[in-house]
Amino acid sequence: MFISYFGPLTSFSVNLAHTVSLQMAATIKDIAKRLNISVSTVSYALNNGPRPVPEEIREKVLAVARELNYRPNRIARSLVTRRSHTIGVVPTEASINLAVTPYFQGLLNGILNTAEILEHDVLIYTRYDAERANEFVNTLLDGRADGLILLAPRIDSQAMEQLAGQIPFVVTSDERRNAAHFGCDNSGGVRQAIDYLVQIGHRKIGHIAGDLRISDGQDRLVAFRSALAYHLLPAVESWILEGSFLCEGGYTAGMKLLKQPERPTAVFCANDDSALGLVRAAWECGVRVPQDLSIIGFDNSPISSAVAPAITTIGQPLDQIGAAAMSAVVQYVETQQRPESQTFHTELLIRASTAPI
Amino acid sequence: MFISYFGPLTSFSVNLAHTVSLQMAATIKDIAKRLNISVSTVSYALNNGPRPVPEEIREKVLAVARELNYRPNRIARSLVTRRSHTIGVVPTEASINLAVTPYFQGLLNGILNTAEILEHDVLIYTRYDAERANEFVNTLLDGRADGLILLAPRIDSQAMEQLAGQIPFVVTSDERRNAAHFGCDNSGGVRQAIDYLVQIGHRKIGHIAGDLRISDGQDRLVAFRSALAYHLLPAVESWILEGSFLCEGGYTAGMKLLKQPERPTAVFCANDDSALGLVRAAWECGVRVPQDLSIIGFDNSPISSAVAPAITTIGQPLDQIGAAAMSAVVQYVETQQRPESQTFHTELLIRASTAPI
DNA sequence: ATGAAAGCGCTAACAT
DNA sequence: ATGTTAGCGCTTTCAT
Repeated sequence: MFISYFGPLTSFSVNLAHTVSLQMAATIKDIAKRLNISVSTVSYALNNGPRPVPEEIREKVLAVARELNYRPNRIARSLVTRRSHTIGVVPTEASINLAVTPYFQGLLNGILNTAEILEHDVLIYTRYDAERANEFVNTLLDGRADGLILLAPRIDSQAMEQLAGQIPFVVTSDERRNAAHFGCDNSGGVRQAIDYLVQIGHRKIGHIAGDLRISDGQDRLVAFRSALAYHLLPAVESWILEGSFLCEGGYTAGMKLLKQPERPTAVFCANDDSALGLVRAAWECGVRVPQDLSIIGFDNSPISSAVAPAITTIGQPLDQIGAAAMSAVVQYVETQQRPESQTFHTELLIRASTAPI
Repeated sequence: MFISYFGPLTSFSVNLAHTVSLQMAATIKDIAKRLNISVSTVSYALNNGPRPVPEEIREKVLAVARELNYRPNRIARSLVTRRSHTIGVVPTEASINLAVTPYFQGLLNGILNTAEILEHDVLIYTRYDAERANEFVNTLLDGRADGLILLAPRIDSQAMEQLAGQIPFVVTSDERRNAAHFGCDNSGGVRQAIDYLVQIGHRKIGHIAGDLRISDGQDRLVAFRSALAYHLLPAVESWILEGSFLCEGGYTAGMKLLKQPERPTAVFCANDDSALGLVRAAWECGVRVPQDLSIIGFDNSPISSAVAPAITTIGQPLDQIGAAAMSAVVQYVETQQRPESQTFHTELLIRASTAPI
């Protein structure tokens, strides 16, 4: 169907079935011309201030705007005001399949919920390339976002030094940075896990770590060792394996772990996806969960409570963390005051993947 | 251990140590001044064209840019070029907790993967307000995005008529629109489900529909009726209930369904989350799945294969659909040619929630 | 080859 | 009260 358009200015319709002609959009200049008033009056009328405009004129402006199908160009406005009402979200790295990880999903959910309340939109950056880090930083500073949320940046990332002083930003998880950070109490959470395992009789405890280039991976590993030490338990190095925070990593590490002559009776996994992978490895090795092996995860991802056996886990409130990070960065943009960091409590959720020995 | 928690960010300590002064960013003008050349030369040097610049000068420009910590302002560039290299993603409505729905997650994953390859970023719009639809359309047209992907728009949404001819866009799921659409073959998928149920002996089949304001909800309901008719089976109206595509909706509808004196032996749910809700309702009513009730879902969400019993479902390749939509809209932006719609095949995945009667 | 200048659409300071 | 105009930082045409 051909929709004819009687808009302002040049409308060029080369209408070959599916060839779409984008119309020249009306601007405040067009409105001003039409009413024989100045652009500033139009601007003030449209924005309802800060300069007062007689109601009569204002109404006329609105009417003509409507008639001309006027749409304010926020790009032009941003160039002047230096505000885009957009917050950028920067994933760890442009990991493929980012959006299927529970960590990202949980944070993004909180971020979006809060963005809506705060009347902001959310720009998700892709294209991270460690070899062209400077270009990536350029992208982050190109004016599209007023502030940034860096999701669990890699420990070796230099981006933040370059970002410092250039744009308000906060980070999730990583508390090593000289920036406001939002995450859970990793060491407290890991202690909850190990305390529980010890309490139900486990003495031989292994760990499938996360990606150790990310602070959560490091922190949980360090906390794991501390927790064992606290209970005067030895850390058996062959029972401590690096995973990837992904199911595959948990599976691969799990196969290595379970093929050893002597096995732990319980394994703390750096997150639930790793735990899922370990469950699969256990299944393939004929190791029963939880009778032969207790498994505990981290995150309380939706799937952790759905699987059979349901995974005992350390819950962290990802959506609250995302929401807090979003509120904070918007505050930061508006006040230019760096917000306080926030650390959230974890909770032990005992389910079916762990049992007394 | 002491866990610090600083509550919601209502108040700010004015901590001078944390007061950040954003530096005035360098512009091409600064570079030009410094080298006593014109801004156009700087621009051409930086962009490596289209006008040739002697290598010697180019290097000087790059050196000064580096020295001044120059960051190109894409907002300014966009104002001229009318390209932001950003694609907007428009959720059905600014549903709270959007990011936890498998449909959104699956599509977004494909969208982000493809955005990275195509060197675009993704802007997620929030703030949909049906009562201020015009303002919302303004936002979509404010210049930040070159093109839009509308995720399963509500049937009654007027936004697309307003968007037509103003910006390249594609939609997911909804094939009623005068726009390129990307989705799965709903009627084929539903037929697979019903054919299978009939094949294993079911004759009394109910349906928990999705949100009927969304095309997938409508289409699957219509397809359900057709499929029953094809098999000369009656559609029992009290066994057809509206859900919401959410677990809660499936649960609520399920409770209503299961409390009826006569029950179906099998239920086709509009998506997996609904099916999950129905499973819970069945559990609470003492109805065994699949012995007393067969349940089949739609989507093949990650959780559908993880739960016990694993949900038999009709799989649709959400990430492929998202990827296709992303490719298409970028192509649309670049060529101004409306891309072709694509409909993806579904697949029947037989799992543990269905059994022969 | 390279500089000057005209915008892109808007806001807001400056004039009247 | 309202109009004029100078930018915001950039691209690109037009002049030289």
